[in-house]
Amino acid sequence: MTALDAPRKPYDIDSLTDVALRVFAERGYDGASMDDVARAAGITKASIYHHVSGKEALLERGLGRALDALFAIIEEPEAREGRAIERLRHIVARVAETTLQLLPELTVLFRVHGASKSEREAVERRRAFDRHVTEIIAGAQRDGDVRRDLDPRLASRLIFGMSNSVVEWYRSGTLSRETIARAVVAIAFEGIAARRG
Amino acid sequence: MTALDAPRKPYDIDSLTDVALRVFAERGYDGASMDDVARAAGITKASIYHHVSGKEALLERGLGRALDALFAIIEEPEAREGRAIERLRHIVARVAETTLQLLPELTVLFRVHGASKSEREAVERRRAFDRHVTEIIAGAQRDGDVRRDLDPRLASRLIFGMSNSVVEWYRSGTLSRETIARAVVAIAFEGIAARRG
DNA sequence: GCGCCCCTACCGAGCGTTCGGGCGGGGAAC
DNA sequence: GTTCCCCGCCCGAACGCTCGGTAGGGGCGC
Repeated sequence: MTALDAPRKPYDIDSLTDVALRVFAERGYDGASMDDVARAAGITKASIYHHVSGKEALLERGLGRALDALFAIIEEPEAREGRAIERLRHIVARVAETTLQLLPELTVLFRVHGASKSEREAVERRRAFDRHVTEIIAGAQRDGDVRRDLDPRLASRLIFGMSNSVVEWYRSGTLSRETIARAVVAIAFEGIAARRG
Repeated sequence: MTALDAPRKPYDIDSLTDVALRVFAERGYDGASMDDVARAAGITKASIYHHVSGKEALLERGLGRALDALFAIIEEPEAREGRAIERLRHIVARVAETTLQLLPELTVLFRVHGASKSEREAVERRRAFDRHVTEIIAGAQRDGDVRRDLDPRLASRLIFGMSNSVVEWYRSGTLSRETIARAVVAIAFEGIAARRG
């Protein structure tokens, strides 16, 4: 054990992916260089290639993490059983929580636009997630629990647009994750207006 | 008049900014090359430099357009006079409309993260806009028109996060701008849940 | 002393930008 | 009306630099 200063990082694929995602989230994937990642990891650029095949592999692993986390949510029992509006409430809350918990991963995912092959696959998986939620909203609308003047697809996009936007400003501190997730659900379902009576 | 085929583009700073913003919005500022812009304009890369000083100047002009449009909104009479909640309603609706109208400009603005000097200035102006709206929300809360369990700053960020997210998926077609702007306001103030009674 | 892990040094490609020149039309000179 | 030149506009080519990625050597632990 070199007990001096170096914490002696493990430097495996996963820990390098952690570092890379933080850098990608901060500088943007295109704007971040492998040297940036290397410096953040306390290692040389060439050494990264001993562990991963390249820059895009780091992105791909990050996108996979993010999407796996999202799809895990819609597999949860509370997202599969019960009234549509309650399933929706659960999903929205859990997506917001997960976004705050896996902030770098989801920051990168939400900014991807299909430039490369792995990006295009990620966009496709996101669309599948979106379709699933849109279906639930349509169901809740049929139940009479969601106002009928809203297009389900539009509502889905706006709600997750609101939820996803936390990656643009959240920095751990002042507001707790719970507070934010609760606010997302509150606005999405009841809005900011004070209830009358 | 060369009535043949060439539409004989004007190729001034503004028209090149138009083209550049569309390219930046599609590929991302970092991901877009000056060759991409040149090709989209039907001109050579070198020729662009006859009209503008460089890539960042194109970005700066685009960010200026976007921010000017946003600040023009809070100068409108409906945003300055009357009950806070009604001023807020007006601003949210107008921001959504403006976003859809100046889509490339605001797409680029919403993705900027302060990498260069002009980006940092744009971020600062956005923050000023946000502070202004946050103040209005706080006022509406004091009036009893906004529920008290929401932090005004958080509410402001989430509402505009929802509104701004349209740049990620809107393509002129199926849904009209009015429909979208109305949905943004509807969800922000009343939420998607059906009213009881 | 063998193998894993990281280093220094380097490569070709692509970037934003610059340079010098060519082309073409409009106005002045005659 | 013809000639000539100037100047705005655009191009091909190349510069310096940084990028993602590679080659090969060295050192440390087992």
